[in-house]
Amino acid sequence: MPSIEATQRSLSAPEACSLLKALSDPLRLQVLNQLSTGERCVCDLTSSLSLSQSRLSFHLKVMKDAGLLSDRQSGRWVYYSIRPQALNALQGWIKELTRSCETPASNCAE
Amino acid sequence: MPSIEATQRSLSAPEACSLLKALSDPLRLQVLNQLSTGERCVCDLTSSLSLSQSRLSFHLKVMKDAGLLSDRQSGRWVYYSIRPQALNALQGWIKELTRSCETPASNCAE
DNA sequence: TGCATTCACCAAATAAATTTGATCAGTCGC
DNA sequence: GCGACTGATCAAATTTATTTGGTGAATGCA
Repeated sequence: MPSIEATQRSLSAPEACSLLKALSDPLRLQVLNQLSTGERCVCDLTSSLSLSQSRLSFHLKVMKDAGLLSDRQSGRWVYYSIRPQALNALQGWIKELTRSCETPASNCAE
Repeated sequence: MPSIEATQRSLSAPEACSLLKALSDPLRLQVLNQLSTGERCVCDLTSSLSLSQSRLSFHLKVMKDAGLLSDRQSGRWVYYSIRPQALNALQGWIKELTRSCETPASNCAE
């Protein structure tokens, strides 16, 4: 389970892969959407997305393990939030790939 | 199978999802890496990555269906290449998500 | 035409991811 | 302490993705 450092320049392939996998699910995208406006506690997400607790917990874990989310406990509640660093790192990774496609000698298409 | 338009402003969730899924596999990332320096024919990839033909064909199809790759037949060979539009669209999608995390009222973390 | 090459596709087998329904530990109010 | 609540985790069931081996269409060379 690779986790993304605070200020990372470039993602390794396995890191990028697990980050991409963490993002590549409709349900997880919904969770992310909920979190995009700020942190939420699990029970909040459970009810707003109408999910079983264990199902949500599973997906949160996938995203957390990939470094996409962080969590914080406060009393009985656990609050999850997006780690912007992960998004930035992934964006950088994609940008890099795009750039290598654009090298004059061998552009990738069109 | 959503396919990404040439000049798309923003990805729908299902489009983003299938694009992310197409990217979220180590083998497909290797293929992408090969293609990042320009188009390649299938037999070329097969030998350089030491894959069975049908296995490679399967993964190429996943990526093509997601709009990540395009192909072109020339004689007996089929050449695959990366569609930069897809990468750009995905990058834009991530950027958008990052931005919504950064709205002053409710920043996502740290 | 005959034959080798390239590659898509299909069905069956296998592997991996997800869902479900418990159970358990921690926190809090009473 | 007791009981309700929050959330993690586990095993089993289910679903989905991937791999394999085979077949067939298209191309082009002799």
